[in-house]
Amino acid sequence: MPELPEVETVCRGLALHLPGKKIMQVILRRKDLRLPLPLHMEKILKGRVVQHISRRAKYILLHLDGGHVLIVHLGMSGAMVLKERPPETYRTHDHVALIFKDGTTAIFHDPRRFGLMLLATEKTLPSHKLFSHLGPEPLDKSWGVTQLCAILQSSKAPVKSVIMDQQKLVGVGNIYACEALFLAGVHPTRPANIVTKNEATKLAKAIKQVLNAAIESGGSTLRDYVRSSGDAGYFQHHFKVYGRQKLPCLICKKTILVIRQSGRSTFFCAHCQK
DNA sequence: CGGCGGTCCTGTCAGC
DNA sequence: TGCTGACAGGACCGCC
Repeated sequence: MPELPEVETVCRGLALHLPGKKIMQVILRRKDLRLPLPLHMEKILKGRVVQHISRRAKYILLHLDGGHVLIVHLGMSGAMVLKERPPETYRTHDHVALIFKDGTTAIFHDPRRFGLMLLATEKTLPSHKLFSHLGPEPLDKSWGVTQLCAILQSSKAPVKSVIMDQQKLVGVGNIYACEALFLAGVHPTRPANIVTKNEATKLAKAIKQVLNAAIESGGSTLRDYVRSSGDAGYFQHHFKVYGRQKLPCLICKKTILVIRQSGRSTFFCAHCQK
């Protein structure tokens, strides 16, 4: 899926076009996403005006008038693409379309249906089941080495699993976990609680750096991720370890390895990461 | 309780 | 060419 940078890129695209626009029509082509679409979603959304767009973790939030919030998660394969006009025909896996008064159409497309769309209100959002357990945002000014040290010390799990744990720290998925650990020179299988202060300092910096760089590049496009414009992101060209198994490390030239950790592929350089 | 593995679903690609 | 199995950016749930 889209990790934090991809979701942030989508939000920025939506924020450019949707605020102030009124939803005139809601097309539900398929309701069984990861969770079923809310009952009466159509009725609640129709006539609402988009106030602003925000992001929390990997969730896109469309803030509507009347205090309603449309929550969108892209899962592994989801996209929110904007069109200037409603399309003549929809593609397979275009599950929901929001048609605005000026014709602008936002299409939620998600082949694997791991994504979701839910409704909440500004009041209920913080205590919403999906949101109440989320950890801090790594790009917040208030997040840094102190916060990272605290979560690392509290767990013996592999450091990679810990930085991917959305309860401890949001937004870091498989790609950016691999990349950040490489940048910091930390071996992904190290028990989190034996990572030193010095290494944690590098890792906190690496996490911010790689997420910010990816946002700058419009995210990473591997298979089906696209920005709201429909364009691909470019950060995949900057990967230093992700997907580079058997290729030489860009720093030391030794071979990049791939292992499985909790069912996910981990790419790393055994020489540069200790 | 923490941590891991299985699971949801479809598409794609490598290998036979 | 065609089939089969493995794997893919996430995250919930249940089991140990």
